[in-house]
Amino acid sequence: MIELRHLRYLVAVAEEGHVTRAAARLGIQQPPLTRQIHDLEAAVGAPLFDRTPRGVRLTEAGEAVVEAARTILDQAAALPDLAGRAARGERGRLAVGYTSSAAFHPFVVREIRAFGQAFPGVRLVLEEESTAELVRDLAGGRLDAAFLRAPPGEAADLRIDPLLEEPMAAALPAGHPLAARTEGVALEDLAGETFVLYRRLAGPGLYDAIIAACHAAGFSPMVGQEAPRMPSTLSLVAAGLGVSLTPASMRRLNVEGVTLVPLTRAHGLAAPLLLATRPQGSAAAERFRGAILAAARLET
Amino acid sequence: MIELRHLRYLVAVAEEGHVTRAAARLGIQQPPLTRQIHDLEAAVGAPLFDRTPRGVRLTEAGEAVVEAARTILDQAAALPDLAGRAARGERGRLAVGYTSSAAFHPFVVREIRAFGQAFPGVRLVLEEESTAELVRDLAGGRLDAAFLRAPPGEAADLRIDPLLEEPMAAALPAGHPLAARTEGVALEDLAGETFVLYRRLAGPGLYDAIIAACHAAGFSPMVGQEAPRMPSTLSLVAAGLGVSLTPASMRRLNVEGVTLVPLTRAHGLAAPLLLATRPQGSAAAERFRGAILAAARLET
DNA sequence: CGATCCGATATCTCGCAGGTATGGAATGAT
DNA sequence: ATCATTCCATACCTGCGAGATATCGGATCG
Repeated sequence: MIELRHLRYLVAVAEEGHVTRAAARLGIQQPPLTRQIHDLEAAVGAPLFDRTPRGVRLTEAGEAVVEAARTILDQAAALPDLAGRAARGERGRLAVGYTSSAAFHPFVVREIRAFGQAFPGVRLVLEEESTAELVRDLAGGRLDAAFLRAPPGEAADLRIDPLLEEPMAAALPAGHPLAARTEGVALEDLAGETFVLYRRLAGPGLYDAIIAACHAAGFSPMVGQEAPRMPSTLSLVAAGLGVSLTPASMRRLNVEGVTLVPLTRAHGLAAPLLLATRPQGSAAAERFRGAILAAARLET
Repeated sequence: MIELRHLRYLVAVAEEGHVTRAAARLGIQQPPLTRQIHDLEAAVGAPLFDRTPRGVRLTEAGEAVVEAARTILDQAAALPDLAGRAARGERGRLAVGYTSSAAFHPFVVREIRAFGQAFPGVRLVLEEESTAELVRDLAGGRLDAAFLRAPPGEAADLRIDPLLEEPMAAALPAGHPLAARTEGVALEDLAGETFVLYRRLAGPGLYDAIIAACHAAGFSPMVGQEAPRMPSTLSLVAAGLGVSLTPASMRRLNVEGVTLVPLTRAHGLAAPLLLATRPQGSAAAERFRGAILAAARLET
């Protein structure tokens, strides 16, 4: 059976051109080295050296085998490093999901990109899904981490780390009287409006937080249409079906016919950005979580 | 020190998911296998398996290492085949030279190409040189084989194998009275002409053969210009400096202003095609020689 | 709670890598 | 020629470590 020892010896003899000298370099004696070379030649079924009076010289078969042996030895020598990097999560596969509204937050896109550049060995797979789908895929192991806007119910035991609290903005149709108030509107100012909201689905989310904040502001909001995804609420606002409250970063969407105005006096209403991960996730996932949490701490 | 044994055992355990079952498959007992796996984990510096009550499962580091181990083992397993093919001359490097006139012989180009396709593992290096350079490079080991037109002197001990005897043709300037004789001209018809000939250099070549044939035809040729390379003689013919005698395959050159007419009654004059190789050349060279000689035998 | 399964640990042994001694072929100096 | 030198090959011995045997220990399950 061929062993790496044979290949190491072969390379040494090939480089020295002398069995005796190679043996000295390897820290062994010449006879055992001769025997190992013979064993290797028997194993590959062809002589690898021409014996000359002044040493040995590779045959053509020897040339070919030495070349292959070098790459094999290099790969074997790289195994500890490979294992170390895999164990430290610096390589592997990492599936990250996010809700449509998180996709517009500059923090999310910037940090995902930064992680990908810092660890090129990690193959990033990105997925935009609804909150419910994200939670399901995390539990099912199809995702390693997900950016959410609101904590799902106590569903599958996921780690939820709050990252940032983002101010909210009022989304108003272009012609709305309050749309000119670029310095901001108070939540109370929207008391008489019809609200278009992101559909409630998995657990208490932004929906409930908005209702609660309105109550705190002293009115009960009239809810009209509900939209399945955050960006579609803005389309409904543009269509004049009401006003909405969205995270301020949704400004990036730049929907025609919709003006986003900062929400002053929000009565505690803010859009949280959360990271959900599985407990004892993959090493890459742990490393990702660490990087994201650190970046979030820097951000505030 | 990591050995292939460790990798073989690792792959077996990874595939079985059981140390005990893998040991049975490997034909050894479980405790030594456990120890080898531990040794490997120590060598790579990371645990490769998670031990569960029902067996073992690869860690992420284990996944990465197993993948690398598989390719290493495959490469090692391919060594005997690799050595065998290298020894049989089915891979390696083969430098083939040819004189400019041989380059126009369809046999040469066809057989070189056929050899390259039959043995893709052999890297072919082609070189067009003068006969003297070819002989020198063969002797110096820079060439493995060369197609020549005439045997060099008893120079370096090269093996010379005659391949084909090609008829000669008379190269006449376009306006020459004999140029219209498409059925051929006899050597005697050229008795009064001035001859443009390929320069004599290394040993007796085509030059001497032509002189001898003319004498056999009953005249002594008047030699005007001499050219260093076969194709340039045709240029001199086109320039009206005389007529010439060339191998019939030079028709492929299609030089403007030159007509090649078959040489009837050549008095034994013919253009030989020879293969020169070094005795005890590389395995690839031997294989090449064998293929060329076989092809030449089929040809006649 | 015993039965069972499976990896870990402890100890022994024997095969083989490696050591020692010497042979033998080719080259070169005298 | 002959002897010295240089290297690889061969013969035989030794000691380390891969592998065998026996047993332990923890987890799961009827």
